[in-house]
Amino acid sequence: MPEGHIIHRLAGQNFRTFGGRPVRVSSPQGRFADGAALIDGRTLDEAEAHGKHLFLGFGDAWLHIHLGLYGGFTFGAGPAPAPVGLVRLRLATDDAYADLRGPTTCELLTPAEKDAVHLRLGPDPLRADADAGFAWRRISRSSTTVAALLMDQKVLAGVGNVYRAEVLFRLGIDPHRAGRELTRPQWDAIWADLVALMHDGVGAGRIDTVRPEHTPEAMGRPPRVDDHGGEVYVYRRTDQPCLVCETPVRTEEHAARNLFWCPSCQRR
DNA sequence: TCTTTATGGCGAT
DNA sequence: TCGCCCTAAAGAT
Repeated sequence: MPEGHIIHRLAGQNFRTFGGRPVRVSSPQGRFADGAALIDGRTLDEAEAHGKHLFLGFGDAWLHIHLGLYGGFTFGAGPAPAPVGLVRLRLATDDAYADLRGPTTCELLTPAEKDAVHLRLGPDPLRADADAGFAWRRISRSSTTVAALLMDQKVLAGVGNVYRAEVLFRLGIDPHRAGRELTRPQWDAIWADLVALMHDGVGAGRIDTVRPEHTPEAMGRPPRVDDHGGEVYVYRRTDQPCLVCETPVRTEEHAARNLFWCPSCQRR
């Protein structure tokens, strides 16, 4: 379930649950046993997200977590129960615990190594220190498609397949257009929309992009059912009618990821 | 009880 | 561009 909004939400959840207190750190599955032992019992004093990367600060050691495609956290109250499934990392106090399963990265970094991660990431619409101009300079010079550029974490950090599809729909931009074919006002609108949508996503814990006038209720349609839970225009709506113009939503594989768009609403 | 799928990203070719 | 890594749940058989 992880695009950037989820990671920022997790930074907050972890800090609210464990911040300022000594935390028992373990790896029931064993694959992170050595790292867990190094920080076991230390106090969590910072939690931060940059794009899809989560950083939990334990003194001079940073726990760096990336959920990949299907990693996830489970939080619970009370003493931690026997682990279910492959729990790579468990954080626990006497009254709360968090289990991490399936991450692509779970490692300890020095401050310098953490800095290096930040340096290879583009601006994150959810961070106050984000420099949108950095992304624009890359995009406006590129012959790569806008679809691929928005997913490139070196260009822009935190946007995933859902936000990419949805923001391009909302602004009527054909995903196949080259970055250099975008206008500055279009880029400014993309950035502004991402900032707003992703902040909403942090609060809601899901991705909702459909404007009030196009919700199923407003359109007299049956409510949409999808695993990811949010209300969206095109993501995973292949062959279903566009919520605005009724044209069937199209999909194709694009740079090894599924791309969704409305061929009528999104023009070059 | 299989096979497939997923909101990601890396390194090799 | 391909193969591969991580895990669980849903879908097919």
